[in-house]
Amino acid sequence: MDVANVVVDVPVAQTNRMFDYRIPEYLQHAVFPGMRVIVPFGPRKIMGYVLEVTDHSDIDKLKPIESIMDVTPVLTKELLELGKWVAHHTISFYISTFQAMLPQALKASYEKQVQRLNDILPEKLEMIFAGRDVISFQEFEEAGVYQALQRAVQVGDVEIIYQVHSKETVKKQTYVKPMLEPLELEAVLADLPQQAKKKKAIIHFFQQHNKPIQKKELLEKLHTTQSTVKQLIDQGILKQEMVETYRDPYQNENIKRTQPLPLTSQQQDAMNAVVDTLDQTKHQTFLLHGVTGSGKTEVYLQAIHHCLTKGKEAIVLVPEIALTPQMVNRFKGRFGSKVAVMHSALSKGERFDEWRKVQRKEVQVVVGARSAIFAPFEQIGLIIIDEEHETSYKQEEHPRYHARDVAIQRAKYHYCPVILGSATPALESYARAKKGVYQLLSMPERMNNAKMPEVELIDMRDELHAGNRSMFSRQLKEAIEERLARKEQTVLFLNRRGYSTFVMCRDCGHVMTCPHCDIALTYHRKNQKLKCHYCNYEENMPDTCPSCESDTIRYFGTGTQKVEEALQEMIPEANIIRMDVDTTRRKGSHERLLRQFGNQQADILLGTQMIAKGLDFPNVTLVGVLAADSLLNLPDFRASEKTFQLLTQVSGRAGRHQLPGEVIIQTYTPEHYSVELASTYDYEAFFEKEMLIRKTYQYPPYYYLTLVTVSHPNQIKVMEVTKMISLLLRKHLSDDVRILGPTASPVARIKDRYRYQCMVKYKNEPNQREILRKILAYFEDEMRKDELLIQIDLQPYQLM
DNA sequence: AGCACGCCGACT
DNA sequence: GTCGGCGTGCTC
Repeated sequence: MDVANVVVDVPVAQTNRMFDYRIPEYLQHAVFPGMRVIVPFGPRKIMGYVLEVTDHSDIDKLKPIESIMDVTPVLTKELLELGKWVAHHTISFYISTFQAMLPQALKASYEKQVQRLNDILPEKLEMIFAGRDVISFQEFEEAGVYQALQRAVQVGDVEIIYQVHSKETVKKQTYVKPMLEPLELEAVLADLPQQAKKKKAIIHFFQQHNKPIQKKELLEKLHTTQSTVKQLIDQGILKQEMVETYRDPYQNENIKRTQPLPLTSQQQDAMNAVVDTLDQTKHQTFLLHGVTGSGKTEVYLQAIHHCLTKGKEAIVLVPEIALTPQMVNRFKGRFGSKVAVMHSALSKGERFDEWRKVQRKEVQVVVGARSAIFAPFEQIGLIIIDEEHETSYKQEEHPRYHARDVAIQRAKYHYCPVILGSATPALESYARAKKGVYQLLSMPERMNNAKMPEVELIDMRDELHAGNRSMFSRQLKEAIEERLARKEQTVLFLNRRGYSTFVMCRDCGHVMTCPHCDIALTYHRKNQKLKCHYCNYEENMPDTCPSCESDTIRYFGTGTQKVEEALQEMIPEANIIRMDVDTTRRKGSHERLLRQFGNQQADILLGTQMIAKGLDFPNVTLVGVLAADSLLNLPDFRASEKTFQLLTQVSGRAGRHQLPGEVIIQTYTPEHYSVELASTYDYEAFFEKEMLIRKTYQYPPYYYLTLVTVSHPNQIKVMEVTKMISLLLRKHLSDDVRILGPTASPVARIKDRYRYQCMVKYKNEPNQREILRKILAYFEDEMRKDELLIQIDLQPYQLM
């Protein structure tokens, strides 16, 4: 067993396979599948993952593994298999997939250096080395002595070496502990001169607590300094040691422990179904369709509890945006230190530490965003995906996986249940539940006998006719004022997606667009600049129209900032908290703003998507949606579904406790079925209606989609390649497929690259991936040399 | 990807 | 003659 099959860290098609390496004598029985190793690859050294250890290879001369980067594998056998599966299903490289399954900190970084081999070097080189033995290659590049270097390498004066590092670091803290027994300490105490007050205090302390304490803590407790402690260490009375610790982002929070709540009968029914499956150790996917406020989370918590009592582990996925402290606390409150939390707001080091807790089996529950589905548990008993309809479960870069698919794949391996929870399930999921692929669990009632809040639709066209040109309808204004008078709170929701503050000339209609992308520039009020959201291009707000030189150039659209100002002007006495990307950028500000609102330091919470989910404030009795239809005009076949889901979610923020809630939705299209049916909370009717439309227009869940996007700086080239791809697809796929395109992408140019796409609609094309792979291979040379980019997204969510 | 190798035109 | 430009092909 001295051969290792390794996937190397070179993400291109040519190297997307295993390379064999010899395991040197000294590493025998130390190399295992799932470990990172450093291997020679051509003239350099790179990182790779060991997939298998075998005893033979078809290759004659194997190079040996240079060294191992891990003592224990970072990927389990299951995760290695899963990685291969994901790579295959998303048409990605193995290496990219394995990287995506692990925390960023485990990625390798590379450094190229020049090492001196001779005491005397040519003068030119000696100057650069300046007495050092090893220097970075970059310094030579900057000095521009390439030839001299090459000669030196040939002569053997210097050598080019390749360093591979892992970025992970382990945080260590300094601890201090006594070296002597309590009795001996007593003797030391007696010997100390009277004025050594601090030393005495320290020794006294250790007589009482005969165990290590963090140095920082000791210093603070006894109001003393480093030097005093150091003297005691030097005298051999105390000892200093470094102890590995976790970076714990929640360490300063006092989370109250909670107990299981009594379940309603519908909760109990859902629980039982899951628990039965769990007890039988079999796989089943459940779709938990529960209205907002029906207590889905309590079902999760108790199902997890049951899972833990069976000695198994649980993964809970939550959309990134809903991973608020409120949410985290519910899990930490119930399961305490058994929980690890993984999301993007953590630093790299924090995320690595949370991952390590899982790897070391120090926790049994992971709560996290999409990538937490790859948590390295080995005894999974339950996987939960909350708000399963959320689009953030689909990764929009390679590997373009959907966490739901990965979850089900893992659950099949572990013979365990998956719960997909939502008040507004994705059409795909609900259709599967109806077909019996998933088991449907319904919770149509709210807890505490709370009623769903009344929803009033306001036709903003009527407002305009009545002479109200503001962004607030008369009804909404009145309702807000009522809440102020009653000391109740309001949540105002502005959907900014599909709505931006663009700049247009009122005279000639000229719209300011990005010179590098086919998209309107967005006006940023705080620095008076126009910015491109795709390439970060920036320019000053012009005084006159660049096209007709009229000075009537203005910005249009509604930003949260603008809404806040208008709102403040309309109701000067209101205290408003605004939550958007700008006000929550700083770490912890998200949390602070919510706490302020929860403590009733404000009357109105105004925000974007980030306030649509998971918020639960008893005093909120009014929810206002400023523009319900802003999503509807997007070129996206899911626009209606997204609108329905969003309106339902937002409405669910009101009246969750004793006080009854009210929802006011402002819209220009009150007759649209997604708006209308959201106002009556009729998911079933919406589902039926939308399914009919999907069937007619041949969209999911009736058809699967594949989106191929081609981009290149030359428009002709893009069109040609896309045309060719669509012809190839048409030729090699079955006659049942529909191929749309080539067409220009919705954003036809980004960063000076033209974008064309074609879309495949199909029901069953087992050969499709193989054909796509061949098409990619065909264009591979051009993709490498000629700036051509072909992206393939199976079951895309983002059609842009 | 990143590197060597090799072939060609433009120079000290 | 030699330097360096880029196209080609390989990496266990």
